Amino acid sequence: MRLLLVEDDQLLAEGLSSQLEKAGFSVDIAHTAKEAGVLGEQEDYKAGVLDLGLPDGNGLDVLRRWRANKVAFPVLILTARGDWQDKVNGLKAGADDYLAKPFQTEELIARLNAIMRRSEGRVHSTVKVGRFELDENRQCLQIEDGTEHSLTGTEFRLLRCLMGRPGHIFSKEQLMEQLYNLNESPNENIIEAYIRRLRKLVGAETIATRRGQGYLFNDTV
Amino acid sequence: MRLLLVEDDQLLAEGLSSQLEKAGFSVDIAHTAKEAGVLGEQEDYKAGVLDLGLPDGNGLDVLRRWRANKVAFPVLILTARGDWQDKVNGLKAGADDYLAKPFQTEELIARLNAIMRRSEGRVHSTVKVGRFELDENRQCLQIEDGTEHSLTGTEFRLLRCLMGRPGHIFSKEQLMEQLYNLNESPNENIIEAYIRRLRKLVGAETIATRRGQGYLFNDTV
DNA sequence: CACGAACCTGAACTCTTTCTGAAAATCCGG
DNA sequence: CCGGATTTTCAGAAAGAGTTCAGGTTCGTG
Repeated sequence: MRLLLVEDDQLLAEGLSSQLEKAGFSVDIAHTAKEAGVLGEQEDYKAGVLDLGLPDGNGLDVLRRWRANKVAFPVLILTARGDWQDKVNGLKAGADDYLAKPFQTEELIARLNAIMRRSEGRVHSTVKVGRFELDENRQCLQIEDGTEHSLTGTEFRLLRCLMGRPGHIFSKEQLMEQLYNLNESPNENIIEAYIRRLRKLVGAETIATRRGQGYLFNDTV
Repeated sequence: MRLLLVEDDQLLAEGLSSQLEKAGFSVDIAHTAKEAGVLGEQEDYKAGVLDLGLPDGNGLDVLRRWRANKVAFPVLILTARGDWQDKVNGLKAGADDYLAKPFQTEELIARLNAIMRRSEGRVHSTVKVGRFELDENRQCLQIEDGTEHSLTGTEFRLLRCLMGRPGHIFSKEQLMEQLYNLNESPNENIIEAYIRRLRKLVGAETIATRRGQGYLFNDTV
């Protein structure tokens, strides 16, 4: 269970780290905001502990940067005692819980476990191909230019199929199988009709036709 | 706001249940450890109240079984007065809070709200989304233009559900589960009817329909 | 180059889901 | 038991998604 601890105080960091390791975490320590930003984005952590008082920048900026860059693991922030404003700002910036210093390590561990449990239930599952990102929870398509389109059920299922394996050619028969069960068997033209609708969203060049073979989602665009 | 009450004493269970329902919860009752284990794993509760003295097994075993099976909702345990050991064991087994019998129902409700807030990572007893602020204590909705509307019980529970996770699509079935317990099962059209009422308050564009998928509270307004 | 097959296109049609207003039923305090 | 508030049901209207159709276009092959 990998965990990132962001804490500038060397002594406190190592003390906490060893206790967290006893509790079954493997802990990486970041001592500066810069380090924290990079590590959080590059490594695959299951949770983060973030002290807001950092020498080279506000911890909240780290958190905001993470969230802006789709870093999704749950984060618990450590605030100075009674610093109400920090808590509120922290939660607004995307923190999952907070703990006021000083605290018992047991409580920290309990809360970490809690936010990890919770976050497992709501991982943001998206499929990203080129400029396009398909959000499976919200059934919508985000494009790099900032636009977002919500999809109908069939549009979504078809697009997920194509984007799930970019560059792979799917025959119309295969796509029919993915979209319909054995009882339903609409006209095969239905695939052409939906391909057309999708092309209106993503651009004609993004979904290529291989005459006689099928369709593919272009990953080189 | 769906809740599981585990209590073997029929009379106490029903008394508590009716008071909790007045406070805006929809309550399922489990009278035995076995029942509790099954319900907790199968249904989607927002919190649980667990009496430790059960006829067919220790309540703590129920809790441990839940936690072992990734049941994540916060649980408050009811212990006999002064039974210190139970409290400690309960918290170790994954409980989020405890309350010694006898207790005031108000206190139970307050603590339930607290552990639910905590489990969602919230500090305030209000939920604020865009121009809207939902006050959980007063069951009313404040809008940025200064107006304030008091909500009926069902209106409030539905709106809290939607505003608790802005941008997330809730299917009608999910909303039904949150608003009603296993005994009640009104016509599904009831959700449409209440959505309509809420829209008259917050404006039609604030609650979006995703045809065939569900409804969502728009956070981008 | 001519032909057929495969594919594209826009609009029309059907069917399901949702919206809507009002009426009926229920709950609750007095 | 009554009256107001709230919850629930109902049925017709409206909107939207899914599907089909009738041409038009492109491509590959003989």
